[in-house]
Amino acid sequence: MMTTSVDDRVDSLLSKLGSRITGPRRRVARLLASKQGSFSAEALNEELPDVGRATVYRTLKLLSDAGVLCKTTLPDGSPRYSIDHSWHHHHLICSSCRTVEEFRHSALERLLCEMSAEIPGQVLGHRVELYVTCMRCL
Amino acid sequence: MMTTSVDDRVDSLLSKLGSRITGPRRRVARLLASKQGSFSAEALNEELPDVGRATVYRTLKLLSDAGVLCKTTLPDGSPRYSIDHSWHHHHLICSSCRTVEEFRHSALERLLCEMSAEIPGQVLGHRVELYVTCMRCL
DNA sequence: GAATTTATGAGATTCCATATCAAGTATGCG
DNA sequence: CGCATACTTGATATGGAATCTCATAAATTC
Repeated sequence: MMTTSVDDRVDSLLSKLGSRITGPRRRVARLLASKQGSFSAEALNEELPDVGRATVYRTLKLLSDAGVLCKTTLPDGSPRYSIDHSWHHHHLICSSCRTVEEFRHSALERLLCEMSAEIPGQVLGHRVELYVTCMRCL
Repeated sequence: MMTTSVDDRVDSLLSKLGSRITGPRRRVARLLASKQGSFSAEALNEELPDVGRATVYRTLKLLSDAGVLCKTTLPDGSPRYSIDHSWHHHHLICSSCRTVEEFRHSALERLLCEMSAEIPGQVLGHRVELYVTCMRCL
C-alpha cells in the first residue's frame, strides 16, 4: 500500500506520545501528510466526513502540541495549521487569498536576538509576519 | 466639566468621519480615553452596562477603521484593542498576563524594508510580536 | 480474551461577534 | 423652531468556530 510509510511514521509518533494508534487519527494524519500549504481546522473537518469534528480538533491539538503541526493566527484571528518544518521560520501571509507560506531570514533573527537585550522583561520568543500579495494573486 | 475636551475631540472626529455624535458613542469614547493598555471588546462591554453590546462593537470597529484604535490579535486569536498612536509600532505581548505594549525599533524597520526586495510577491506590510514576561510578572 | 484505560463522535453548549429591525434620536432644511 | 429624513441604538436572534459531555466503541495490557 502506498500509505504504509506514512502510517508507520504516524504510529511511531503516537506511541512516542503515549497516545493510542486509532483509525480516526490515522485518517487525519494521512490527510495532513498530503497537504502542502496551510489549512483551517474546519476545512480539514469537511474533508473528513467520517471522522467526528471533536476528533479532528483534538488530533490537531495533539499534533500541534507534539510539534508536528504549526498553528498560526491570521490577522483577523482565524487559526491556520501547517506542517511544522521544525526549523525556526516566519510567515508570508497573502492578504488576498489568505495563504500562509514560510520564510527564514538569518539577518532578521540576528537582529531580533540583539534586540532582546534592550527589551524590558524577559523575551521568550517572537513572531514576524509579512503581509503580501502573493505571486499567484498578482 | 472635566470631560469636555475629550468630548470635543470625539465630536470633531465623528463629524470628520461623517458619523453622528451620539450619547452611546461618547460614552464608549470617554471610557477608551481613560484606558492605558490594551483591552478586549467584551471587557469594555461589561464596563458599559448602559450601552448595548452591538453599539460597543460597532463603535470599536468605527474607531479602528478610522485609525483611532489599533486592533491586535493575541497568539491564541483573541482580539485586543488599544489607542493607536499612529506612528508605526509593534507589540510586546506578555505571555503571562496577556498585556500588550508597544515598541518601536528603527533598525528593525530598516531591515524589514530591505527584506521586501527579496520577498516574492508584493509586500504590503508587516507585523512583529515579541513574547515576553513583563516586568510586572517577573 | 477479559479487564482496563483511552478514544470517539453526535449533540449540546460556550464564546465571541454580527445581523435584524422596530423604536429612538441627531441633523438638515424650511 | 419644528418637521422630515436618514442614521443609530439595543434587545434579541442568529452565526460560526471550537469545546464539552457522556454513552459507546476500540485499543492495550496482562
